[in-house]
Amino acid sequence: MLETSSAATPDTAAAARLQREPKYWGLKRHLLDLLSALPPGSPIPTERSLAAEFDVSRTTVRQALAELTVEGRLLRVQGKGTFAAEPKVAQRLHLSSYTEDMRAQGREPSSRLLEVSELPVEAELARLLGIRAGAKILRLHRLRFADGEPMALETTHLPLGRFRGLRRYITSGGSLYQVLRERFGVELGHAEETIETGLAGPQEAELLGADVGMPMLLLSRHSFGTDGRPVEWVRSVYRGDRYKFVATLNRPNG
Amino acid sequence: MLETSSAATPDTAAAARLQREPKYWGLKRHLLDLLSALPPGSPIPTERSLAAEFDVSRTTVRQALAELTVEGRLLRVQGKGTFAAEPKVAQRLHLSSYTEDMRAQGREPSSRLLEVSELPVEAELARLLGIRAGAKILRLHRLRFADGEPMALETTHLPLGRFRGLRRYITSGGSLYQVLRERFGVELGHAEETIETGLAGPQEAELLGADVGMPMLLLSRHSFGTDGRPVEWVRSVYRGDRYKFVATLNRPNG
DNA sequence: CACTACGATTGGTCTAGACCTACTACGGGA
DNA sequence: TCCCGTAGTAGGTCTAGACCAATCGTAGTG
Repeated sequence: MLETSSAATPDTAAAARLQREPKYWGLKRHLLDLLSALPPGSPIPTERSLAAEFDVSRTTVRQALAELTVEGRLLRVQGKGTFAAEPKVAQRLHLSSYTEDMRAQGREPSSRLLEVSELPVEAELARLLGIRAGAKILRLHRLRFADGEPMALETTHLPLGRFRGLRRYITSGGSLYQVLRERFGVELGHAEETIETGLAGPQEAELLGADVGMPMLLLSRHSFGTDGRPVEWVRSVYRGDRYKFVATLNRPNG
Repeated sequence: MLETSSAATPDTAAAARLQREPKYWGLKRHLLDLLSALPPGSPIPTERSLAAEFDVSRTTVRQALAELTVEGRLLRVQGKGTFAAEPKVAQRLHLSSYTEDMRAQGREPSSRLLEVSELPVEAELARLLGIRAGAKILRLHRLRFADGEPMALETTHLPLGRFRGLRRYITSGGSLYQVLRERFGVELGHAEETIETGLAGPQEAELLGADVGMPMLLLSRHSFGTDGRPVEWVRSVYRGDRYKFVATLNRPNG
């Protein structure tokens, strides 16, 4: 059926790259394309017809469909069919970075550094960061994307006293947590997060491609190192129509 | 191999019930047992050896392993093996409960039972509760207060098949979880919660003393027993202007 | 007209293989 | 000693079927 060893084609490298891609990836891409043009609830082709159309086995189709279902893009109902799901992004409530989070969900993360500034800290934030009022902090404004779509606006505050020279290592696409770990030996211990609602202001709406007054999810994160000292205080604004936060708990609460 | 039509055995019903359970469920249960006694990082048997041991195909083994991986219980590394996952941060996450939260803020929590009804379940909810569509469920509507002020509207769904007579034990101020534990021997294991935004509809606005269209926080809780079977699915609507969720996270682990 | 029975169609489970790719350990050569 | 190839073994992808279970429309029956 498919030759796997005959290297007769001229664009061997390209061919190899393509061959290395599992068939169900291509199927997933095709389905994602389809989904992007489909309103939620629309039925998508049946497993058997997809298998026939792409000339693959039903098992392979099911692998693509299973992953899309886990990712929250599809809703499957036995006896009825498979349907486009409400397109909400789920983010685990944990301490891994945005970058790691998105990758884990099979989405391509990126971020744009909007602003880096060093400025004196104000009273409340000084308390949160465990430094004296007026000490310098580094403030980062970042816009977070998933698959190229703007998802969140993030403002991070770090005490500069502990992280001298940090500004030099800040890159537009890089992981802040990785820099802290590798350059400053800081491992994150615990954090306290709060989640609340808010409405988009003109600035958030503009940057996130939303409308003013649209509901937003506001996430605050106060992170501490393994030594218990404060490391950062972050305020993030997520599009309320695209995000939901997911938490897995040991025990439910009463 | 397996008879599917000969109804000669006396315990036909029991046999039918057992036959209805997919093989990979049993495999999952076995692996969960195994995992509960295994420190994180421990290797578990290979796919091929599990397939041989349980006399199933490797595909069936892989289905069990895939689900456990999605659920964060396993870590799979090609060429190395499959291992008990580090307890995920999300699994150690503790969202403070309504009661705890209110007490911590020096406010007095209370709740009012608005409605108790038994009704047939619809498709999606049936899936979540692990029962067949059309089976009966018990639905509870409760209004939660803090210092007498309405804060949240909570709708709980439970499968009646497992909890026959549950309705009799429901009291306005009592703890549902206590009833489940003492009358039905059900201990709650884990739960998955999601938090997202929404807008108040007429009914929510009326009950919560808010205006239609006001931003709300929507909390869904999907709780499972220690045996892994679904116990309840709860949808709560919190006033976005008066409530925020607090989560304490312990230890990162990308 | 209401109900039931059935069949078509859908996704769900499962088999018994095949081959590919990634990791590891071991052994041989420079 | 160090490097590298290679074989064994792990999980990853894939096939071409089979039968089961849920759904729904429709035809037949009371």
